[in-house]
Amino acid sequence: MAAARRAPVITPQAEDFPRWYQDVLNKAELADNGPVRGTMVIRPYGFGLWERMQAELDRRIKLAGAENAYFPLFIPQSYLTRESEHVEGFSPELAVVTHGGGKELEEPLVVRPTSETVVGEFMAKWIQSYRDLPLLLNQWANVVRWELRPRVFLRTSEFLWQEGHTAHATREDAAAYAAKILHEVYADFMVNVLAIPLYLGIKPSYDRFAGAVNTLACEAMMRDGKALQMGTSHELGQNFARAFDILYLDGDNNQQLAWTTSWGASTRMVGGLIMAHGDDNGLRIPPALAHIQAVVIMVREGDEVDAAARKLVADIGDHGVKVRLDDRTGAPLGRRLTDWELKGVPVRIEVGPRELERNEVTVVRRDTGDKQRVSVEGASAAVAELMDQIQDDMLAAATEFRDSNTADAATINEVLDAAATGFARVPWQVVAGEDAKAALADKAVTVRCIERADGTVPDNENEPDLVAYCARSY
RNA sequence: CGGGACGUGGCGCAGCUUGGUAGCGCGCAUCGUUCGGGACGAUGAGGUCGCCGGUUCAAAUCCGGCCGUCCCGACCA
Repeated sequence: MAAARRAPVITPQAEDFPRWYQDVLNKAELADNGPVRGTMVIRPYGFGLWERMQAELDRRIKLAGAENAYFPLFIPQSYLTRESEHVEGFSPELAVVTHGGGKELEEPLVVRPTSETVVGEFMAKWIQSYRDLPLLLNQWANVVRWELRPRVFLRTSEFLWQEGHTAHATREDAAAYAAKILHEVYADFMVNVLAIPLYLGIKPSYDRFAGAVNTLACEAMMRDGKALQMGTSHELGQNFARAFDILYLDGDNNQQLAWTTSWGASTRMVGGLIMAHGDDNGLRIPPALAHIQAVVIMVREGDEVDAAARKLVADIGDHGVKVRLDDRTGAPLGRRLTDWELKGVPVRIEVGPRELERNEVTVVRRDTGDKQRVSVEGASAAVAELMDQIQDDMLAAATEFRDSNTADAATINEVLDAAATGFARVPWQVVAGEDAKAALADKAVTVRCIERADGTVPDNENEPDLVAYCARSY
C-alpha cells in the first residue's frame, strides 16, 4: 500500500545487488572501510549483531564440551612450515612481521591466519595420556589473511571469528566431533537463530582446508542466488599431530598420534545475514538474533502518547522482548520509520494520538510489512507472540526462496544453466572430473558441497549416489 | 594478481573534451512554519578537487607514476 509511494533510499536489489549491499552497510550503519586496504571498522549496530552471534555460538560451543582459551596473535614463521600443505595453502596470504623494537627480528613472525600450528604446539605439551583426550578448545580471536579482493564482512584482510581446535584418540572420535560441531553448533545456530537454511555436506577433496583430510561445510543461498560458505568443520587426520608431535600413551602403554579437528565461523556471517534476508527496504533481522527486537515509536509529542509509550516499553520488556523507545518526535516520522526499517528491527509499535483515541496501537512486522491494530492492553503479549511467528516465517520464506532457486540438473550444461540464477543439484559423478570442474569454473561455478541423496553428510566423496550442489559463490 | 569503471565538502554527483580564482542535490547547524511514511522556507558551516611529480604565466581539467574504492575473474572464513 504505502510502499508504492515511498522513495527508495537504497539501490533496489534487482537493479544492482552489490550496490544494494554497499548501501545497506552504510544506511544501516553497520560498517565502514578501514584505512588499510581490506580492513573494516565495525560500527556499533553491526557489532551488536556480531555480539549476539558470538553469544549464541559460544553457548552451543560450550554445550558441545569445548572450553575457551586464548593463543597469541604472533606465530613463529617456522611453525607454519611444519605442515607442508598448510604452508602451501596459507603462504600467499600471510602478513609477516620482520621488525620489532626497532630491530630486524631473527625469525620473522606471522600474524596468525588461523591457529592450528600454535595450538598444535601446545596440545603436544599438554597431552600425555589417553586420559587427556579429547582435548576440546575454542578461541575467539582476530585473524589476518592478505586477501586480494576484499569485501566488507565477506572477505576482509582482518576478520573476527571463533576457531575450535580439538584432539582425539581415534579417527572415529575426531570425525564424530567435527560432525557434531557442524550440526549442533553451526547448523543449529544458523537455521534456528539466523533463520538461514543450509545445505550441509563435504567439500570436494581439491577444495579442503589446507592440511585437512575432510572438510564439512554449511552453504547458504543469498538473495542474488549466489552461495556463501557460512562455516566449516575440518577433520585434520593426523597431519598436524605428526607435524607437532601430538602424542599420547594409550591404555597399553604405546605411543599414539592424536587425531585433530578444527572449525571456524566468522564475521562473514554478518554479510550472510544481510544478503540472505535483506530486501529493498534494508536489513531484516530475525528476532532470535536481534539485539533490538522491537521499537516503540512515539508518533507525535504529547503527555498521553509519552505515558502510553513508556508504559508499553516496560510491558514489552516484561514479556522478555528486547525493546527500544523512539521518542525523537522532533524528527519527521517517515524518516524514523525508514531508519528502523533499514536496520531491520523485527517489529515496530506506533503509538500516536489517533490510535490512543481508540485505545489501540499499531504493530508492524518488518519481515512482511503487515500492520495490525491491537488494544493497548494486549499489545505487549501480541508483540511477544510475534517474535516466534516472525522467526518461523523468516526461515520458511528463506527456505522457500532457496528451494525454488535450486534446480535439478543432469548435465554440465544444465548445471551452468541453473547456476546462472541459483543452485544446481546434480549427481556428483557428473561434476566430479577435472574436465567438468574446468567447464564449471569457466562460468565461475563451483561445487559448493556434496551430500547423500537423503540430505545427510557422507563420509567421503567416493560413496555411491552422492549429489553435489553447484553455484556461483562469494 | 589480470580485465573494466571510478576517485571533486559526511554521502551521491556535475565541471575536465575547448586549462583561467570550485558547483549542485542530500545531509549538517540556527530560526520559523510543519509533523501518521525520508516536510518547507530563510540563513549558515563545511572542500582546493586521492597522492607525488611533470608541462604551463596559470592545472580539478593535459601528461606520467603511485595509492585507494567498486565490479568481473583467479585465491579464500
